Amino acid sequence: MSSEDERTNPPGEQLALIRESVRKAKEPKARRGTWRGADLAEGLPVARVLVDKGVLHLDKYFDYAVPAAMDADAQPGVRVRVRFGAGAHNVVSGRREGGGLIDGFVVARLTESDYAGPLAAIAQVVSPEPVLSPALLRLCRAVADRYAGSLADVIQLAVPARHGRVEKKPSPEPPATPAPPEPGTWSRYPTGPALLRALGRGDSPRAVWTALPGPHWPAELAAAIAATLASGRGALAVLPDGRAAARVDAALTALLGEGHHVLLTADSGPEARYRRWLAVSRGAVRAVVGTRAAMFAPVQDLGLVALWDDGDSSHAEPHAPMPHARDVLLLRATEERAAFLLGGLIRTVEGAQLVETQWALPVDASREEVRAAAPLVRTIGDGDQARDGAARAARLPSLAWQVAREALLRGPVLVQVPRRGYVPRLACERCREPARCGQCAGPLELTDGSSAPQCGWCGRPEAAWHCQECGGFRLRAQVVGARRTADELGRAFPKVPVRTSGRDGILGAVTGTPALVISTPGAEPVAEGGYAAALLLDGWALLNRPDLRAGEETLRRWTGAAALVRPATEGGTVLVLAEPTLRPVQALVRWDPAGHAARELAERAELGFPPVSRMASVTGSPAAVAALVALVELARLPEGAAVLGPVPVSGDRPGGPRRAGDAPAGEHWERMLIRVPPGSGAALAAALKAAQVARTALKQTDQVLVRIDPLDIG
DNA sequence: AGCACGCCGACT
DNA sequence: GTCGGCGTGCTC
Repeated sequence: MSSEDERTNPPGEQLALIRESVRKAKEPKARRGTWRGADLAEGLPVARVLVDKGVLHLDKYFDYAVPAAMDADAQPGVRVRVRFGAGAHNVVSGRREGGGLIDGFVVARLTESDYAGPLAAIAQVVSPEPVLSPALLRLCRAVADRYAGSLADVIQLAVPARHGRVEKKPSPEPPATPAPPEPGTWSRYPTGPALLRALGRGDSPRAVWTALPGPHWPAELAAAIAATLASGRGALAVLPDGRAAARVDAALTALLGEGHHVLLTADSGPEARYRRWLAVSRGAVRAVVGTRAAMFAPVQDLGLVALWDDGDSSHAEPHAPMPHARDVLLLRATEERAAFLLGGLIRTVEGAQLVETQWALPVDASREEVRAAAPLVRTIGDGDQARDGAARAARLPSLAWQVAREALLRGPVLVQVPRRGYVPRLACERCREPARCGQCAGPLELTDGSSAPQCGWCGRPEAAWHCQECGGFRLRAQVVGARRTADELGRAFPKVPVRTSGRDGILGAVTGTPALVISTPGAEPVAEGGYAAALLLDGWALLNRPDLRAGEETLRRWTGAAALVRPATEGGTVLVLAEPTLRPVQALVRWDPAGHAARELAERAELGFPPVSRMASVTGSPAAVAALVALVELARLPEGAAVLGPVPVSGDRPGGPRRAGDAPAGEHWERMLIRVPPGSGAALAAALKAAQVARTALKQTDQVLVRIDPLDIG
């Protein structure tokens, strides 16, 4: 320390200067791991590193010195290991304690650091493969901001685990640019051929596409990808499951052969996945077809992002910060100036909103084409069923038997039954009014192992129920059990083979010969030549859910099954057990998913529901939720924000799987919702992130779950 | 999150 | 005068 300082400076500053001089005096020789400046990389001796720790207040970069030996390898995007921790500043002891080696990514190389202290050196370049490209980093940053999450969390989703062996092998040479594809069945849509031409000449159109029922959509998606490849750009298509991805993969292979694209799904092992991912990252392959995780695939010079069936819940990433594939691809389309194609048999409210705001153009078929492709849809409402004496006895309406019997002469018949785990809800046998709890008006359910029905909300058993509407006292299950229906149908048609497809055993396809195919929603096999008929028996299970999306989801699942049925012109018939006055039922009968979505969107706008307004949910212990929301309000919420709740969230869901946001067993959790007007989503996310940072700074460690645009708000 | 630093009371 | 409590703040 210097005696001069003591004389010329006031005491407070003095102390700081003393510390500073001690630091300067001791650092160069004492601190192991701190760079002494001898063999530093010339030119760009500093590496800015993203330290891979999912902690929010660490969501910033740290600068490290680059040893000369690592100069060539430590390029932006490579994985490194660095020392990180409080021990690094132990000046007095001169020893490095704690602060172990942790993983990170180099995000930039610089001539100097803006950090005043001494830089530690990069401990190790894990591999020279630049896996985190600038474009991928920008995307991850945008996703983290959008979801009030940390960059490190998003990067964990975007960059797969390393496989050293795979990295050592070179990827194949990229194939030559293919010729543009023929319009093919895209000609069935008035704007279809123009969309392909736009993609082929390098434009970036944005479209929300309502696909016609039938088997052509995988080839149409493949043609859009091929057209983009023909422009010399890359393309990415995300599908809800491996089965759908495999269909597009096959269609693309049929169109272009091997080598132009890879299939990125969870089905292939980690090594194969990393090999394919690297081929994409290196630019050896320009097109990707895959499931959710492929939304981050580092396709070079991206020309098109496509998403199929965005209403499928598997497009929502279950890991923090829970981004949705639709939003990630929207961000990519904007940031990478790529075309955007949102396709599906139905239209979600989000899709409708993209059309409504004129961000995207609708691609719809004419009514003539719809009529030519869609099956005949018939309904059986409650009134019909109540009048139908046979139905009450046999559990299935007689019209259903008729349709099945007739169709089985001509081909396979699909029977859509509720998924196991749906708790059957009860209704009055006489008037079909849903049976409600006398205490809290919750729905009555029959649970396994108990004879008396009990309330699905308060759990109270209802021993002596009677109907509030008609005074009836006999109950009837509104949902027909899958296993029993299959048994019954099988017995009724003993000469016809019965095949089942469900969660534990999904059939890919069946032949065109007569057969009964019993399937849960989403697991329907494709039938060669189409089904002769479909019976949709799960209307109540789907429509009765207390969910904002219940109508859309019901229509989506019905349409998914109905689209596998032959057109009405070839005798294809769909029978749906649901009240014909309900909006989704009407949309199915008229085959008008775009109209359904437009009406749902208008209703959401009127009620101030998402996606017209933006929402965030905060879930956790009452104290934690209250504290976080208070901090969000402190961080200043955007104009017009509304804080809703708190409401209790169910701890254990009997009959249902545990989901993110469920309280741990025995704990009482609450949820609050914060709603902001359109255009304030970014401000809301920023305020939430600031509040979370403040919360950790205040050492409030009990868990809270913050979700932007939660899917399941009642 | 760890972990060290530092500013308070109880002890030799 | 020294040891050690935990509250505060930093980690390149």
